[in-house]
Amino acid sequence: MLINTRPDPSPSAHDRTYRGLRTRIMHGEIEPGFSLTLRGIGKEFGVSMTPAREAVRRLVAEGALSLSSSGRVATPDLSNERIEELAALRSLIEVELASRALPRAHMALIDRLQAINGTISSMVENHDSVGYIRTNLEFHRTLYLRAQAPAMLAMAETVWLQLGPTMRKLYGKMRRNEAPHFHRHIIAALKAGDEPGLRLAVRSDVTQGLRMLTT
Amino acid sequence: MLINTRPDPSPSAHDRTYRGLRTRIMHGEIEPGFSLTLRGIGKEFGVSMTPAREAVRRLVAEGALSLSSSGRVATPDLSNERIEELAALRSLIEVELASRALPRAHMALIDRLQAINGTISSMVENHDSVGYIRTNLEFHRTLYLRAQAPAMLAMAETVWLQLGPTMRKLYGKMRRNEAPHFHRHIIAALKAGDEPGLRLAVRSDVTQGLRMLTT
DNA sequence: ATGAAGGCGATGTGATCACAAAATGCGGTT
DNA sequence: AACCGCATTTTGTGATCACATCGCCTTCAT
Repeated sequence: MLINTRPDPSPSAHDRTYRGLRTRIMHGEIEPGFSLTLRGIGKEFGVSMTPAREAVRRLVAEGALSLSSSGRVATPDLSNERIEELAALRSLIEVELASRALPRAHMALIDRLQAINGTISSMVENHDSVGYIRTNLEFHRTLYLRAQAPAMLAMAETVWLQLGPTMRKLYGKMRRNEAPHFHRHIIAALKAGDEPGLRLAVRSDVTQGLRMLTT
Repeated sequence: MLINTRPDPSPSAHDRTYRGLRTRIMHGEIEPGFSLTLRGIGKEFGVSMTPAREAVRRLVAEGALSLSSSGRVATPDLSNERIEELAALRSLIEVELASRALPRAHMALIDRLQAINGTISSMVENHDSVGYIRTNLEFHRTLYLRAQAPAMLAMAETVWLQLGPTMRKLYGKMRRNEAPHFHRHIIAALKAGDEPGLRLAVRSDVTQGLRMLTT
C-alpha cells in the first residue's frame, strides 16, 4: 500500500458541488426565495458551468430548489399548504422509521442520542440556529439509521431538504432556550420499548415546529 | 392569433428527454439492469450529450436510474429488501392520499375510475403489460389528484418510478385474466364514504402485487 | 487450446463557446 | 420628478471538443 488514504479518492466535481449546496440548503443556511446563478455556483466551488448545472438539476429534482419559467433557479418559498403536506409526510415516514428502529435500539444507541441531545442544548444556548438544525437532523438520522431502511431514509431526507430554507425562518422566530422537548419523550419510549409512545413522540416532535410556521 | 397552437411552445430539449425516459421507465418498458449510454440517449431524442446528461442526472436523483462506480448508468435491479421498503412507502403515502381524496370524491370521479377500470380489464385481455401498468397508475393518479396534495403525489410518483422496471417482471409472471381485484373494493369504499374500508382496500391493492415479487 | 497482455473503441466528465432570452440600468420625454 | 423605451449586461441552454478511464477484443506466447 502506498498512497491514497482517503476513502474517496476523487469525488467528481459535480458531486462536490451537489453535496456542498445540499448541506447548505438542508441546514437552512440559505433563506427562502434566494436566487442563485450557475456561474456564481461554479465560481464558488471552482468548477465550470457544466457541473454546476448538473448539481442544480439534481437539487431541483429533489425539490430543494425551484426553477422559474425562464430557467432562473432559487430556493423555494413554500406555501402554507405545502408546508402542511411536508410535515404530514415527515410524520408518516419518520414514525414508520422510528417504529422499525425500535427493536434494534440498544443502549449504545440511546447513549448516543442523549449525547446529541446535549449538543442541541448547547446550540440553543449559543443561539446557533444552523447548528441547531444540523444537530437536530443528526438526532433523527442516528435513530433512523437503525431501521435499516435506506430507501425510506432517503425519502425522509428529501423532505428535510425541501423544508431546509423554511426551517431557517422557523428557528428564527422560535423562542430561545427552548430545549428539544419531545426528544426526551422519544428516548424514554425507546428505553421502555413502548412502540405507541414512540410513534406519538416522533409525530409530536415532527409536527410541533412546523405548526407555528403555518399560522 | 397566428401560430403556435401548442400549449407549451418550446419544451426544452432536456425536458423532452427527461419526460421520454421517465415514462418509459415508469411504465416498465425497460427491464431491470438494462444499461444506457448518454450518446445513445442523445441520438434517440435528437439532442446532444448535454441535455441527455441532465435528464439522466435528474432520473438518478429520483432513483429511477442507478449509477455504477465508473459512471455507467442503468435501470436498477432492486433487492427484495428494497422492494419491501418501497411497497411500504407506497402503502403509507397512498393510503394517506386516498384518505384525503375521500371527502372530495364526487360521483363524476367514481365514474371515471370505473371507466379506467374497464380499460384495465381490456389491457389484461390483450396481454398488454405496459398498457396495464400505465392504466393502473392512471387509476391511482386520478384518485389521488382529488387529494389536492401535490407534494405527496410527487412523492408517490417517485416511488412508482423506482418500481417501474421491476413492475415489468411482476406483470410478466402474473397469471393472466386477473382483473384489478382491489380496485372494486376501492370504488365501493368511495361510494360508501367508508374511510377505514378505503384505507384497507388501498393498502391491499398496493401490497398484493409487490408481495409476489419478493418471494 | 488457453490465458494474459496490449491496443483500440466506446463512454463519462468537464471546459469552452455561440446564441437567445431575460433582466437591469440608463437616458430621454412628458 | 416619474415613467417609458432602448441598449447593455447577465444568465441559461445546447453543442462541441479534449481527455481520462473502462471494457472488450485481438493476438501472441506457453
